[in-house]
Amino acid sequence: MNARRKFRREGEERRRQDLIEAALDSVAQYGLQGATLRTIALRAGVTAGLIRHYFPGKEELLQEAYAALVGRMTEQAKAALVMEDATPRQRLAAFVTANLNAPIIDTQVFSLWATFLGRANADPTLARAHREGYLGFRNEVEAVVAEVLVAERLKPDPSELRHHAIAINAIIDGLWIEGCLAGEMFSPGELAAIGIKAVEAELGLAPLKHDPEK
Amino acid sequence: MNARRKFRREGEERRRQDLIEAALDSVAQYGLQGATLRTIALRAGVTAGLIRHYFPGKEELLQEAYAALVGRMTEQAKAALVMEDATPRQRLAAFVTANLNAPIIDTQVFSLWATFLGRANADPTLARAHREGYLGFRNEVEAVVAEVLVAERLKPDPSELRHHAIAINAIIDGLWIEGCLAGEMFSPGELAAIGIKAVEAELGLAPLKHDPEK
DNA sequence: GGGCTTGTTGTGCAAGTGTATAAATAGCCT
DNA sequence: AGGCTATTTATACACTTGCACAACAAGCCC
Repeated sequence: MNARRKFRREGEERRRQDLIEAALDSVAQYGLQGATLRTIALRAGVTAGLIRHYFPGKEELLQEAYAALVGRMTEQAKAALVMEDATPRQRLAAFVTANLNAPIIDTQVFSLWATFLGRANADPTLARAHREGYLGFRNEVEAVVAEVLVAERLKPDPSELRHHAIAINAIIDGLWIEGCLAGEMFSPGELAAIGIKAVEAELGLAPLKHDPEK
Repeated sequence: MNARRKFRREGEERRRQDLIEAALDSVAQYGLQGATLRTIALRAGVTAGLIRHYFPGKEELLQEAYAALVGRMTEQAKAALVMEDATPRQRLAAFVTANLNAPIIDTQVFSLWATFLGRANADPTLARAHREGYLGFRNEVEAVVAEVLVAERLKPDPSELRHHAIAINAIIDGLWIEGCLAGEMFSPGELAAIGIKAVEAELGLAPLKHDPEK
């Protein structure tokens, strides 16, 4: 009796991915302190020792996990921008809407985001991962804003453009946080509506009377 | 030899305050996992056992610490609103400026904010503490916005007022985060300038040509 | 100043932590 | 089929953690 546990050999990439996913789940649920190697391994369906076969240590696993999270977040956000046959203004509105609804508004993702950022001061690796994600997002915003202003026959001065991007990024971030933390305080679509109005006001666009669709 | 350590008996309120302060420092520096009873006690200048004399356990200490942090943050923000002989619009601008400069822009406070908020999903006590602070802040914003709109001869509809408050709160929060995380990317006063312009655009106020002072 | 209360220290402990390493076995190669 | 290799398990270990508790002494009261 006391038979040794059966196991399957997974491909290296697959195992790493599973371990990272299990690490993110554990951190979201139990926090950085509760996300122990044993907890993570249990969720990944392996034993704790295996983790050290793929990662030098716990810290490196968590760093890679955070990088994966940031990558996924920015990727999702950018995906909302690929729209053909849409005016720049429509794309901007769709971008804001996408960022203020599921799946980007998500309590688990928010927990992860906050938990890791809380360590950014002390861990330069986390700080850099965040910085890159943030700048990528902001540049994306700036590009769309430039298109919108050009389409509206407004001349975009570079410094002004930067300020617009910073402000709009702040609006989206701020509303995203409120939505993640207190989603039930807002009716469906309310945050997106607030966000679009705020963004258009920031850019000095005259409000449209009615949404063309419907 | 091996003499027992000398100590002073502090008043109960003072000790509790010191322990809470030490807990916040420890969390900011080492995170929730690194903020051990021994670390906290060391920073407070006492031994670990004493903590259990003032708090039922570590968790309760940290909850009280977070409540204290939230209280301090909202208190500082509200303090920026007490200005006599100022127009509502000036008060609003001063409010935005105060929230986007030191001491409210502060990397340590941000670390604490993020660290605790990351646990809000799993810990209802933390969630409630945040909710109260957030709503207090937003109501403060809403009150000032109402004054501004009245002074500007605009009729504030309650629903519109709420949306303005939500948006402005998001603007301030978003810029606050950017300032805390990447303060060196912005020139002094830049965030405040961006914030004031964004807020005034949200409210549909015509920009002022020059600041009256100076 | 001598007791009494209680704030404070110091030690101990069981549970849990990350890491190291030996033993086992799954699955490929020939 | 049978060996080889590297993935995976399992165990051990030194250390830290939160918490419990007994000893102690600071400072008030009379």
